Amino acid sequence: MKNTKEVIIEKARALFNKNGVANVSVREIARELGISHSNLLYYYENKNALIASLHNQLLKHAVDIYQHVKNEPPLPGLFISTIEGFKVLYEYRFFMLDMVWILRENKKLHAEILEIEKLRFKMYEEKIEQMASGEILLRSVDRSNYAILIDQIRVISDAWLTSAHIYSTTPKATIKKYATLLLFLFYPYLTDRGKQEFKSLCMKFDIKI
Amino acid sequence: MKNTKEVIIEKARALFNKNGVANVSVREIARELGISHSNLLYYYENKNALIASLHNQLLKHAVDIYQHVKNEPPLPGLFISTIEGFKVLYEYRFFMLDMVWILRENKKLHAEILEIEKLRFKMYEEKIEQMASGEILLRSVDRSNYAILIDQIRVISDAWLTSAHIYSTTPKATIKKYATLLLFLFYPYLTDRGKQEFKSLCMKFDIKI
DNA sequence: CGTATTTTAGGCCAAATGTACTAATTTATT
DNA sequence: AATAAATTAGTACATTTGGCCTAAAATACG
Repeated sequence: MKNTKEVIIEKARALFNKNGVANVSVREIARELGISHSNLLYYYENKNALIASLHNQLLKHAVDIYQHVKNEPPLPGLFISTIEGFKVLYEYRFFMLDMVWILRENKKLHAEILEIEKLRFKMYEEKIEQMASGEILLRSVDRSNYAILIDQIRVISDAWLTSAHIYSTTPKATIKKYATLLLFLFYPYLTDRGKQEFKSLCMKFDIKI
Repeated sequence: MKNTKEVIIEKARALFNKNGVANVSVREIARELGISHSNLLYYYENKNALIASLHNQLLKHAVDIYQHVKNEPPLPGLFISTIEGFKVLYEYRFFMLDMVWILRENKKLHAEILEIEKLRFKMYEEKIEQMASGEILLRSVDRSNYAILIDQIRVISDAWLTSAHIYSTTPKATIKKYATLLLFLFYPYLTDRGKQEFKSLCMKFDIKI
């Protein structure tokens, strides 16, 4: 039997994902759990507190993935972190889908999100540098092109869920599809050796080319 | 002096963009205009009617752009339709930003949106075919890669506004930045001739490489 | 066992919203 | 000018929501 606080936050996540943050009230979450709204407010003072707590969870997941991948070689690391990252993000998809609502209601979170984005930007820069050193990524492309590549990555990883929401299929298929789209952003810039490794990783992760 | 119906729909668009669909009530729109909410309801029976009407406007703009570009050569056509399309989309950005809310509240619109996406998919396929014929796009890349390219395009054009919303700058800079990101998806697949034309078009549209 | 603390429930209030209905006012038409 | 139609305003109501306060119940602890 889980304690009330955990049950609340899980139900909140489920309802946010299902109905959108704007359409879920604190009272509704309580109603669904069969507890009083006062009880819920005892643990989380309002909806923003729930969102902030879920954001912390998400952050922890992200750090876990980062730690796990850190010592992998860059290209496999890219595959793993992308796929695993997308899985996690899917479980917290309301975040991306209701970004506008959340940012408007919670300025503090906005600052945090920007902080995280900066880190992510750095991480991708590192990975690209590693791959270039390892003759996996072409050196010939000038620095500015990789800036564009990184921005493309950012847009897709920020926003794939919005696009996915229009064409809803199964979670598994969705995650795979959009992870593939992101990974393939790199493909044109790979060396021949890089392309070969890329292809074998696709096989390994059951991605059709 | 514009008539009431037009004034209403313009104010609705402005407020939807500013505060998000979920946070704008019919009464608020009326209040902002200094008319009674009953008067507004006389023209649009509810919020969904406003949204549907705005969607029609957006569609008309899209068709206009398509018509305008139809007879252009493919690469300049790509530049124009992307940039102009992004400008229009920015004016109706609540649509993409509040997609989740809108789709949940309005099933009919969902079907329409899917219809439009299909058309867009076709249009890009045509453009790619034209460019390949004109030795602007590489033939060597197999068909499936272009499928991925098209999907990448779709994600970015569906969802760039979500990403842009996190890092808000000026509208002009935003539009340019994300249009650039989309256009550069093509770059790696261009022939040498294609790359040359691409670069000169970047000059023309004041896009830094 | 008795007391303090934590947890849960319930009620109350003010504000906002969608919806429906009626009345007033303006405009068009003959 | 008289009448019909279109437009605008006003009102009333049921619901929902967030926030606040108080009391009951459960649990921990000395």
